[in-house]
Amino acid sequence: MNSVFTTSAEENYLKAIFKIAEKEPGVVLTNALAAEMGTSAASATDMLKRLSDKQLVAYEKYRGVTLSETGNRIATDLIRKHRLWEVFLVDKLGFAWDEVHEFAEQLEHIQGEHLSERLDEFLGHPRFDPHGDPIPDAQGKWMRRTQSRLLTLTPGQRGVVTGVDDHSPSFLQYLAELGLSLGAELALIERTPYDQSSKVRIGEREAVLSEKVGQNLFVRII
Amino acid sequence: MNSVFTTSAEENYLKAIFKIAEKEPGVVLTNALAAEMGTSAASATDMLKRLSDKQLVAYEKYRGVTLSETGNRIATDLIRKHRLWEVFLVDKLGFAWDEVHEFAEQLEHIQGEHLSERLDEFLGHPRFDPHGDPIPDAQGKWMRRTQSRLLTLTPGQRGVVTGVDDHSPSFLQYLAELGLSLGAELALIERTPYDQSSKVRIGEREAVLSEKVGQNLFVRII
DNA sequence: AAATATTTTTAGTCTAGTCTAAAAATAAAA
DNA sequence: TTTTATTTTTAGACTAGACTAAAAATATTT
Ligand SMILES: [Mn+2]
Ligand SMILES: [Mn+2]
Ligand SMILES: [Mn+2]
Ligand SMILES: [Mn+2]
Repeated sequence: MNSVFTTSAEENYLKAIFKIAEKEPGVVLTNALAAEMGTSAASATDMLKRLSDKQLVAYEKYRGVTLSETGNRIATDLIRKHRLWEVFLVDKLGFAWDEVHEFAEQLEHIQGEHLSERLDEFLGHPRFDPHGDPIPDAQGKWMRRTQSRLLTLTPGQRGVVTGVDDHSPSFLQYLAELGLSLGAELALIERTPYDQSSKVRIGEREAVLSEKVGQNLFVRII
Repeated sequence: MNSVFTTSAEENYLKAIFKIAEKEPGVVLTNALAAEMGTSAASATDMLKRLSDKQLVAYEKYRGVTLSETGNRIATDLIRKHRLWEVFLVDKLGFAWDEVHEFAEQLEHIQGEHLSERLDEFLGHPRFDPHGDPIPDAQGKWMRRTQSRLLTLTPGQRGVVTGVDDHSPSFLQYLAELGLSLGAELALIERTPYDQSSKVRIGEREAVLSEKVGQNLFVRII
């Protein structure tokens, strides 16, 4: 189907470009890409030339880069595989949601026919990964969802945890300790004007969550 | 546990050394290693120096190589992971036994804590892979089994298919078509002295199997 | 024991992917 | 609009892992 051979490094760069453009639509700048990849700007420039030669990106010197149709498809497929593997690791192997990212970062690059289809089927066609992120379908179509940051709730409103905007193990572990896994219900009791912290009820317990948490936690209002 | 960092390439070479020494105990020669890896002898020499620097092999110029304790452990663990993933692909994802090798060749290199333990548990601690090859346990211990080549059976003897000595997709597919999957029963009707071919009964059917098949098919005599 | 054949190593080159330091282009400020 | 700051690219170097061709070591014949 995708006749372009890509190395793991190339795939990771394509995914990084996709993720930056997802948050901040438009062209992606070299420094932003280098930062996302944890490499030097020189290395990013280097890779952009390679990706451009392979027609996976439209790259203009000094101006930035965007994914081509093919590049977009490869990135989408990579994200699909990443998230399917995460579902496997959590649902089938019993890992916690903060333990699976690095594994998936490797597993997403496994090459071969029909693997993602079979995995998808085995997992029961999951539509979201363990962090609440949508899994594009085999055709690369994305599911759109309405979710709100906890910070936007007003006192009295209730919500179901649907996702996170910070995937760091420390944040994920902290949420798990609070009982705030995907699907957990909470109610906003009050918001402190001084520091925007949120006092919430989670089941029987109450907890005070910082502005940072309020910013990084997504809920569906119910 | 294993504090030595190894690249995929290094791991593949270690596994190749292990496999050659398994068939032909003693030191492994450069050319044999290069042949097994499908690389030039120069590349093999190159890698042997690297592995020797890392103390994963005992290498003497012009004399050959053997695995060190650590090298042996890494190779064993790699084979364990390879075979566990093959079980996953066949038992859980529904691939045929001739389709899984290349996937496992990649999956065996996935790095991270507790992955093989969890996978092993999820699969129910399988002791053999889809090709009948034993899966070493988490301590690296091997299970020994008595099996015979079909060629050693005498007319009238019956056997259960337990393994293959040729893992090529074409042989595996041929066996599957014959109904000779793992666990299948057969009975030797007669052996043609002229070309050592075996006339066998497989369930209701009869089939004539070449010497090559007789050589590469393992059975447990019942 | 010499000559010949085979095996293995060395030498030199290549590519992908990284780096640092310097140069060039672009953007912002004076 | 010129100067200064920032961003990006280029230049040059490094490593892992591959190659080919040549040299050296070992094994086999004569
Ligand atoms: Mn990755
Ligand atoms: Mn995720
Ligand atoms: Mn491998
Ligand atoms: Mn196998």
